Amino acid sequence: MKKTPTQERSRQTVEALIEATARTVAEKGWANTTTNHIAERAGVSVGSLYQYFENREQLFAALIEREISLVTQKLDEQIPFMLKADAPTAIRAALEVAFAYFESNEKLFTELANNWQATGRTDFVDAFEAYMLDAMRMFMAQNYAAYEPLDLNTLSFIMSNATMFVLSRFVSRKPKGVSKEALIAHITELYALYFKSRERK
Amino acid sequence: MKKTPTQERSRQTVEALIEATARTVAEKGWANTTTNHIAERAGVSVGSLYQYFENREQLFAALIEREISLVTQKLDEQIPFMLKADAPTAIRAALEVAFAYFESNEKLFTELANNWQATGRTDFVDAFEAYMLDAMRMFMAQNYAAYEPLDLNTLSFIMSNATMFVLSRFVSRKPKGVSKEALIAHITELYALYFKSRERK
DNA sequence: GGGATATGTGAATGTTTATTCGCTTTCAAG
DNA sequence: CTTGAAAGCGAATAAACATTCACATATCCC
Repeated sequence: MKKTPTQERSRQTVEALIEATARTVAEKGWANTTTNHIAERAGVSVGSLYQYFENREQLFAALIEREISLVTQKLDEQIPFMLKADAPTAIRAALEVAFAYFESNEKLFTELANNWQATGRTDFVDAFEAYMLDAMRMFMAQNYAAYEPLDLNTLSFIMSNATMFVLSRFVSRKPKGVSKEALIAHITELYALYFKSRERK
Repeated sequence: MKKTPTQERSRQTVEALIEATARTVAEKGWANTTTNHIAERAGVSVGSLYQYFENREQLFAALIEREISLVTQKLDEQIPFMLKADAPTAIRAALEVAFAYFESNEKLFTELANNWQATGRTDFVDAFEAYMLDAMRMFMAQNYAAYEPLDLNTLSFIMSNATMFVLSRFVSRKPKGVSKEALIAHITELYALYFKSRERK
């Protein structure tokens, strides 16, 4: 962020700008979202926008960050429960959180999923991957006696990316012949079978 | 395509344009690829470009189509082998084809992976999904006695999307702590375990 | 050959928007 | 109350490119 807002007034401006971006993106798509329109919608001038954001793209990045932080917050809430549960239950719980989030604003989420890559920034997903790796480490630490050693780096890389993109594609495309329930069930089983195969006998 | 080239000369022009697009995209990225530059590089005028493509984006779409057709061709070559093999062997063979393709031109592939979504077109991946579903159906038909009925729609949706995006992300990001070999081994096992669990006893 | 059709040309156009900057208003501290 | 910093303003700018079009050349077919 170009300039850090110190007063309350400006903090609200920044928030209003991000929220206006979210709404506009959900409505018209990121490609058709202009800085002037965002500013207008946020009830401030374009000049103010450029006080806090270097450029148009940084605004989009800020929006993504806000959304990711929302999801991880939701996931955090489930962690105590997941740590006590067995693998299939924990996996399903995480999937359901992700689904609920995607469904809370499909249009916005689809736009984010379709455009974040074009920003050239990878830190968004990197952060999420790191979060998942961490979560899996915690789970394993809790259940260390039950499983053989796993290559968690590879496993979490696969699982976080696979899940993220499969869900994102499901929500944005609504494929025929695939129901939400079947999707959750299959992904859960796919992962759970792997863990089961690594249980100490 | 705006106008279909009938003479040999124009067919070469179209090819030159797509090839010029591929090279430029690999070098500078799609965002920095201008129509004028493509035309120049292809050795034709911008006007000619617009004889055969409605707009800049259609050129990008044509490039993606070309690349997808290249991969499916490579996969086709493996199909006879895969049909005779067991599930893990078949899965691994497909993964290796995909990897070989991605590695043949990482920069180009990464750009395609990062920008196809912004075109708003879904048919590219839809076609690939359909291809995978078909391949799985063939495999199952060949081995129908060995497995319980599977929800192939859901399964192929998950597997094709998961694989595509995990590999694409691996190639474009080179994550620490994850090797190509480990990745292939884990994905193979993940899927193979699922099939195994559905074997008739 | 010659008419018709296909292909090729590239300077000029026009539109679109991100970004700037000189100026005003608001705030907070002393 | 004063004053310097923070926040806000929005008309004007400026650059970038995609796309067009009036004209030229090549190819095909009779």
